Amino acid sequence: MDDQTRMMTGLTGLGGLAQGDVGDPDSVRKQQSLGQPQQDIGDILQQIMAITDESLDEAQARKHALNCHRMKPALFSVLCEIKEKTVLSIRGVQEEDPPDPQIMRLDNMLLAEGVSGPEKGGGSAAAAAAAAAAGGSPTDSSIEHSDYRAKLSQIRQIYHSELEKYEQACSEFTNHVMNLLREQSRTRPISPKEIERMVAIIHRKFSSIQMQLKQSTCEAVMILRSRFLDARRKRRNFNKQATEVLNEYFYSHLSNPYPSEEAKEELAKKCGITVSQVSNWFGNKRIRYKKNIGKFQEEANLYAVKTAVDAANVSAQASQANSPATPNSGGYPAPCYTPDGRL
DNA sequence: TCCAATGATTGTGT
DNA sequence: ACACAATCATTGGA
Repeated sequence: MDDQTRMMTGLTGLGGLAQGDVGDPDSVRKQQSLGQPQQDIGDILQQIMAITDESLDEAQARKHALNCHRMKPALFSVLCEIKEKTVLSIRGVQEEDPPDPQIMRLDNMLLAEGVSGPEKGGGSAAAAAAAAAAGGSPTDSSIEHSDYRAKLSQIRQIYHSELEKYEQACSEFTNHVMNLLREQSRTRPISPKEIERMVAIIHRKFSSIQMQLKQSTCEAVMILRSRFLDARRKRRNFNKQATEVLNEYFYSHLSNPYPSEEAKEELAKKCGITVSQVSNWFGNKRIRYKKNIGKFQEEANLYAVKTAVDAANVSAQASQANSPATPNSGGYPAPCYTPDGRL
């Protein structure tokens, strides 16, 4: 108890420090320059240092006494301020963090795909878009639709449960650190601002983990989407009538099998396919025909006859004996029959 | 199950 | 932007 009273008397030397001066380093300096208070502070610091040499019980008692002293808050805030101006100001430069563009991008994508947004709606819209892009029949697309939605909701479920885990872990850890710092702030200078800063650092760390989760979720969605959007995976052969229409045009324009945009549109309408499908078909046909004319000979003859017959019918109706114009006068090699059916 | 046929995509050249 | 060539992925018949 002797020590304690000595300490108390030592601390009372700071009595001249008005409450309004708390935290003002200038006022502290003023006080220090007065001589007596400076010595008192030296005393206190000496005693604080001495705590480490004492037994645990003694130290505890002394710590308690220090904590209860009326000047403790003043000293505490001064120390905090000094610390703030030295160590923390260095780290404080990169404090102001703007929202990470990367994480914003991921958030937007997850929202657009219906993973992070409201339960239903977004996902089915994306599925509908995927189905429409794939150009499947209504029945097909509804099957694909539900399949897509099921898989998407699976991803969604995993994403949310993982996110919840992360958030829980983050808040648990934050609480733990905050409690620890609050506890420690009784014995060493830790300002609330510093605690705040520490929390921000923890949140940043956790958000980088969260970004990884978001990234892998995005990847999963992209893979899912590409599987549904890649038309090669759900290719349907055109129906017989459509192929016939396309072949008829191809062989009757063998000299120049390049339908104009209007012709393509008309063919597309006739065949019930898209213009780009018509373009694909002609692209494939030209190259395959050119590569192996022999293989297409029979088909070419067939359509040549067909065209000739049709033309003949038209001619007969018009009471004209002339055969139709021969279209293949260049470009792609003609079959062994002329389009009007003659050898 | 194999394999030719076929619709679609990708890369390149003009 | 379009055509070509190579290639992929699926279909459908043997």
